[in-house]
Amino acid sequence: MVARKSLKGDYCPSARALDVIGDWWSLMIVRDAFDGMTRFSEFQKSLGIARNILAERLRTLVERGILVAVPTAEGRARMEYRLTAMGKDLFPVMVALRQFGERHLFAPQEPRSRLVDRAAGRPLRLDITAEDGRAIGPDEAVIEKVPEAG
Amino acid sequence: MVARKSLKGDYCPSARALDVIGDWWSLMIVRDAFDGMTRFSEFQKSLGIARNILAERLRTLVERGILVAVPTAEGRARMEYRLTAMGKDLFPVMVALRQFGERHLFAPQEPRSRLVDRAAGRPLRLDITAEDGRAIGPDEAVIEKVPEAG
DNA sequence: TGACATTGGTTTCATCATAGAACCAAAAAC
DNA sequence: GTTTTTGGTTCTATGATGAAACCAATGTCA
Repeated sequence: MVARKSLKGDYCPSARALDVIGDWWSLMIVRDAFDGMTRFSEFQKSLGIARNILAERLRTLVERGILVAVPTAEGRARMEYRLTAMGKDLFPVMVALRQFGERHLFAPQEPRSRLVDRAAGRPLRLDITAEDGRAIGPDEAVIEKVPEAG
Repeated sequence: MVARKSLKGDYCPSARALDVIGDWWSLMIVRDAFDGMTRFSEFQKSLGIARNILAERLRTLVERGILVAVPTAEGRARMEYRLTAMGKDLFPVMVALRQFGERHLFAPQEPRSRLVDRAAGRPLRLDITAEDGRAIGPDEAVIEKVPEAG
């Protein structure tokens, strides 16, 4: 078997998430969708992705419930691709990636974009906390096997 | 040019982040590293990845500053791969992916693992907030071009 | 000391996925 | 009614991947 390995059977939630949106283009498409893009040509122009690959990615993102394809009013052949509720739940993933990128992948003086609170125009915070509100870093976190609910 | 497109030049921080850790295996390796794995054979066994690909991925993760390769005490040829500070900053990305996976990619009765607070043994929370503490969803967030400093 | 297994890879090769370009149909613009 | 734009599909060459074989350096055991 030479096919790309699937992580679908894996019991790690991150692995399954990556199986759904973990290829080179899917998350970029989702990013653009968060940014308001809906049309094939918008994605294509924004990403510079090959059109056959874009078509394929849009198809699988729809299949997997991240996007919906709605026929536009204009002609029934045209489609608009919009984030589903499930797709919008990828927001924290996008924010986490952005924060990492902003922190480590830009030179100090380099122009950049950032995600801000629409109301205040101020950068967002992303916090991982325990139930009591303490901030939790990698060393305070443990992966725990949840026993099967009977 | 047929080479896989690089997003390095892109001014979106998420794009750059994906350029560094956005392929099928890198984030899984990082996940295992968060889980305490350090050895080639541990990663290989855990992921079922082809060894040449694992070797290549470890090399580039080291190159990019996500992992460090430290020779083990035993023999100088053996390496231990550990997360750098930069690598540890991927923690929120991992948590966000896990949360998405837990929420959408498991059947209700299915056995699973989850990330908990080591002290309390309780699931973690991931919050995106404005500076004043309000929770921010995708619709309250805007991408803003930061004008060049200087 | 010698035989065998284990670790940590590298090399080779067949196949799959991707990029790029050409092509095409339907609608829209003129 | 001709041209342009949109939204793709098809085709082909090349890069990336998975599997397996190979190898060197240690470690294990008798």
